Amino acid sequence: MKTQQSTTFKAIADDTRLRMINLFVTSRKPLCVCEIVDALRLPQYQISKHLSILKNAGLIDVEKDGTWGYHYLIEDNSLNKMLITFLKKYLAGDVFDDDIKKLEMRLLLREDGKCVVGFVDEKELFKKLKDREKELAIKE
Amino acid sequence: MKTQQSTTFKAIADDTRLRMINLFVTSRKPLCVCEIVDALRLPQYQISKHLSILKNAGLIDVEKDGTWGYHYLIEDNSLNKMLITFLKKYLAGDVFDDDIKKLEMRLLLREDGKCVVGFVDEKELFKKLKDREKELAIKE
DNA sequence: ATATTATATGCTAATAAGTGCATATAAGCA
DNA sequence: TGCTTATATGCACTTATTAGCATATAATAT
Repeated sequence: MKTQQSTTFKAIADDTRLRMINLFVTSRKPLCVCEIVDALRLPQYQISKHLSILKNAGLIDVEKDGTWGYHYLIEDNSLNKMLITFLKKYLAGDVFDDDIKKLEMRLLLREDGKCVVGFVDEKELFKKLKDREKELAIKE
Repeated sequence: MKTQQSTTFKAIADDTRLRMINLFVTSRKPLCVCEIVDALRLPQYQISKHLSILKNAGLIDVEKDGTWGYHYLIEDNSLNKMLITFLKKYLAGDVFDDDIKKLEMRLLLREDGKCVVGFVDEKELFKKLKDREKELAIKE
């Protein structure tokens, strides 16, 4: 006897995966692997593997767009709905909040709502964001 | 880095422990080991061990009364409060509902709100409950 | 084609978790 | 004191889980 509930809790009973889910529930948009990697500062293979665990548990799904893969929470069933509503309140505090800040920065690099770069470390991110500002200043 | 949230999810990411928590959240009263054993029909050492896992995660505590130990959910912090409110809705279905039925029967054997017997299997339970009925009939 | 980039996955070693059984503890009772 | 009962725990065994590294796949660009 194996319940859906315990399968789900096993899937989220890990700090890395909780941090990933936190990104999903707060950003409210599909995220690609490189964005998650940059927000959490963890190796790409870890993020990919943890994503596949969440996927096998029926919590997320992917939509492919070229080489990019946009992962998103599955919210069209009542158990997941309850869970997501709960997690939105339940996940808060140091790490979780820091991750969100990093993700928000990183999402500024999107163009037309799409990810257009791979991994960028913190320095590169700041540089890119400054360049972006300059471009905007010129256009005005 | 280890969050309280992942510690908690690890603790409840197991069917036996979810079933135990289900008993707590629905019965809304401290339960002793033998009552849980009888409701879930699992060996006593398993129940004891799973209880200690829940305890180490900060989800339950015990109040001793002689040899009996009454275990109850810790609800005086905001994370646990959120969790319990959520689980009350989230845990439902076949096993969970059956367990509740068994527990309710078993709790009928209490006297003055206290557990007064050890393990009783299904046959014995029915027998005891019939005897109880007879006693009550005589008293009236 | 070849190279590059985004993502996935196979393998291994290390660690953790769960089950079963026996036994320990500790309180109440004869 | 010794006996029973409710509960806890130590040990052995098995199975899961995770991290790390290398490599595979697959789409795009040159």
